[in-house]
Amino acid sequence: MPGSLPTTSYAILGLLTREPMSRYDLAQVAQRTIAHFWTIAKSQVYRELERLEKLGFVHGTDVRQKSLPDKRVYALTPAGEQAFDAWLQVPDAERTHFRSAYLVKVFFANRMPSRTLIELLRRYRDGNQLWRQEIESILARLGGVQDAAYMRATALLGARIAEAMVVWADGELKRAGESQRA
Amino acid sequence: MPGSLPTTSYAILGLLTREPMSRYDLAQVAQRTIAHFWTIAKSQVYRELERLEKLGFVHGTDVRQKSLPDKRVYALTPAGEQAFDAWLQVPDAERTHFRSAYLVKVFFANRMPSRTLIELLRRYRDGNQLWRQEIESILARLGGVQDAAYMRATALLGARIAEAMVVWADGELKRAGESQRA
DNA sequence: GTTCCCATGTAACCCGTTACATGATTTT
DNA sequence: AAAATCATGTAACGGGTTACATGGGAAC
Repeated sequence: MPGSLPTTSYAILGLLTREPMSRYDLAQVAQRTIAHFWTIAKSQVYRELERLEKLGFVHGTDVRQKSLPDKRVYALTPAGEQAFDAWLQVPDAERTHFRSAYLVKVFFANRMPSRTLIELLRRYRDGNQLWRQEIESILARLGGVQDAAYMRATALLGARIAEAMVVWADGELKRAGESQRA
Repeated sequence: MPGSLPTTSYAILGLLTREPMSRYDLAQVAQRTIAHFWTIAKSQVYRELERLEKLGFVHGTDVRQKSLPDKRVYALTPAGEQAFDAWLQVPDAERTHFRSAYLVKVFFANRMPSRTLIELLRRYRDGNQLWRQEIESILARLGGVQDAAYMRATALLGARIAEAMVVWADGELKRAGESQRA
């Protein structure tokens, strides 16, 4: 497929389907919506929008403000909307990337004092438990909101994964505790 | 902490604690061992080893071969071993990064024909099911091997996560099927 | 006897992150 | 009045991936 872009570009186009936004706002919105499964750094928003504008997928206009710094507001063009929808139509996607430095340490845990391993697993469990609770509270807030069906779906997967990690860490903690006593 | 390196560097040091290896072999071994939670591209192995050699953590020797291309074999130095163990001692780690382009699509699924969503979810489920089965077979092969305890632990988490994703996708598929009929 | 794969390595691009910059509001 | 935060933006570094290169076996 010619001119295929990285996922981040489409994520930005997607957020712009709702309404035109300044780059600053876009970064904020991305943080509050998709960041749990697709983070976009502030400065990347700026670079991406430059590219997307060159491609004719978005159109930016400078907006002067009185007391706040001037800003540039971007709107989706018809071509951009079309590109986004075309991307949505294809039921393929980059494979999920899961990257955990914790697991690298666990993998080499035979060289690790068991105290350290236990502490590591605890932090892993607690961190993921916290994360899970955050997601659960988002889910609760989303409650029965009609429009939020798919946001809820993505949050749900986050919760499931966090839960799996907590369960795993608990299991390993139990095992580590036993082997320490032995 | 002075001179702290990215996780990839320590992963390489860790693999070298077992035995000296050529860079090519190192890349292969990384693929077969830690790639499920920490991928390292071939060419990165080369760059990393250069850095690690400058730091005195590894030592490379050129090895001439008869029919195969010459290679360079790297061994851990005492300083490298020490650096690795010091890293292992600290029960901290980079936060786990979870990144899914699938979820980006799901997030915007309201603009998607429900056929496409269903197809997307199916592929997601099937892909993860496959992945899970692969891990399960690894786990089976690892069976009761004594030394493999921590390799098994990391694989187990992979299986758990894959399972969570399958369960989630099934749930969403059911939901999507229902709302399509309605 | 071509064609493909293996073993080895290099080079370039691009994404992602972190640090820097700045004037105006709000907070303490 | 000083300090922190907000709203806006830029610059640079570095890790990760992909593409390129190459000669000898293996496979068909």
